Amino acid sequence: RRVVEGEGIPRVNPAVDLANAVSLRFLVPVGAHDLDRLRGDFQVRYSGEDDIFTPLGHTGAEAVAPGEIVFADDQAVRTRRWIWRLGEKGKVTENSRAIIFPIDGFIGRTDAAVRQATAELARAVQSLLGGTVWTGFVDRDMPTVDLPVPIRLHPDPIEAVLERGIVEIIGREELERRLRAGERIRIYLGVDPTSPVIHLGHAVALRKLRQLQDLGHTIIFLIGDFTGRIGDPTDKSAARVQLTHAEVLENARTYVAQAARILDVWSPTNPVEIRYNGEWWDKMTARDMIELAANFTVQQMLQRDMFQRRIEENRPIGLHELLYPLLQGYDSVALEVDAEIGGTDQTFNMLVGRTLVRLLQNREKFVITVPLLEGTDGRKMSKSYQNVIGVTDPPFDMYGKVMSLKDELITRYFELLTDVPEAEIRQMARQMERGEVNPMELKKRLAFEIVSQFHSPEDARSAAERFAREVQQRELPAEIPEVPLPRGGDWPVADLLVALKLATSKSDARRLVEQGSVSIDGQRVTDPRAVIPVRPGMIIRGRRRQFARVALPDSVGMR
RNA sequence: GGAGGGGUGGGUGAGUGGCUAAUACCAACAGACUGUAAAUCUGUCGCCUGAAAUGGCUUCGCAGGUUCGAAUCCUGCCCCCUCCA
Repeated sequence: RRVVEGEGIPRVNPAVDLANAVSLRFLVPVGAHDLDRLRGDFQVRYSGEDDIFTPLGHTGAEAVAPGEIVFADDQAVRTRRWIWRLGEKGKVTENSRAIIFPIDGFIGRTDAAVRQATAELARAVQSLLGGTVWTGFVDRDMPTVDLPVPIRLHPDPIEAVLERGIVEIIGREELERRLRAGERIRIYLGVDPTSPVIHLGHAVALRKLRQLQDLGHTIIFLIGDFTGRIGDPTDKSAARVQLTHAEVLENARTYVAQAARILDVWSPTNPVEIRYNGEWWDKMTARDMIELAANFTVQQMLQRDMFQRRIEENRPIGLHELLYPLLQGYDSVALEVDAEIGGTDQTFNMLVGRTLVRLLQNREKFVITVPLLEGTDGRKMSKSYQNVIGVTDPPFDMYGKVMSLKDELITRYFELLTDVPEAEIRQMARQMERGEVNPMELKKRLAFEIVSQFHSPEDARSAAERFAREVQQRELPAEIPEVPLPRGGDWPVADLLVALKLATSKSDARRLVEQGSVSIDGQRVTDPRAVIPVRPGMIIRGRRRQFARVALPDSVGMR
């Protein structure tokens, strides 16, 4: 189009120029994508509901209408409207080393041109750029082609930091430039101590921080003891109940220890800075707050999509909630950081911080967003769904919870929570798709990797063994807690279960018996009226995997 | 200041005089099955009794009242929300 309109084509870099030249000569569209920055397979498909796209030269993603023909990798759409609208993510630069040039056409119309263009481009890349070339051809009858593309198992560490498990980096180019220049940056993660556990969802960002820490950057772990008392409105249908300072501090107490499972908190050379935002907020006056608030308009704050939703649904927005992004944003100023990392749900708050840093300190703050990890059942990880895996969960629990993961989440967990190379993860996905592997086996590996990371490989091994034995083979657990009874003799089952704390009430106990869950020394008890002659050492099962061994006081000495 | 809406079991949320210990969904629990603590199916899901149909007690913001009988009606109180100004 530009050529027809006489604008000529801009020179970009040798690879792109070459693609453009070939495109013009054969009158077929030719694209170019940086393979090292793609995730998974490169494919042509129709767009779906959830697709997003970041146009070339933009930083923000836009939604893609479903049903468009797009090029995409496993993560996001790379080009829209065939290849006419190029994406930012996989764009080719002078640094690109592995490039895929998609050339498209219509069978019977331009397929000959496509083949000619392919040959010409291959020749040019080889002779002019000195590259190695593989070509492939796909159409309806041959929908996939495997190219022997060499995959770099260990891309350079900076790229790994900036690519794997990242949704978006605002200010990416500048950040990358600074990192490559060897600058040491200050980056923080803020957590609100509204719950006593740090879970695998937090771990995604923490792992990213750990990578940066290992590269020598300064990591700040910010505990929002002040903001936690106010309550982030994020994605809460109703305004969150405010916690008392005591509750918040109680939760915060163990946070550092929990974060230490991932970060090298007390590193002798590069320790993590632990901060509390009460440090500055407790000292702020009403005047300070109002001056700060004057930097934004109500309309700007209401931009937040969650507020929009509440307005639409006629649900309340607390004034304090409106102010919340400001509080969180100011943390960036107080900490004098270069960057912040957080889940996508924090994007708005982090951007407010970016604005404040620019306004008050005239610097650029980079914002890195990471995906929100789903809980074991595929829904948002949240206490109320009981689908949370805590970083300090005991090895066996952690292992078991990972095993209860929905199959679709396996690769995502591998990607975000392990160091298993992406090529391998891709292969797993392919194997599962083709039914070549039982997802359970992959999950075992995942569980092993995760437990190893948060505990130790030894713990992981014993958890794996125990899981196979107790859960899969349904054998008795190795350790059964001994529960003392006040007396021996005959006990009605229901009373016995309650006394052993295997049931919460007699009704509960009766139910368990009726439902066939209760057994004594391996003998199932089905009659809720049964009377049990109790002997010490008896093993009673209340509910699945919940056992008690009877102990009696010596004086009673039953036999 | 004005008008209106609402507080129900772990959560969401129905129920406006007896059929309601209270629909439904989620969560939870058990069983079957399985590839796992997945999925699916079935059952359970206030407490105490009874072999069982059943019975008793406690529960629908709080406190009183009306009634043979109240989550449902009345009075007072507490709390929450929306809209208009």
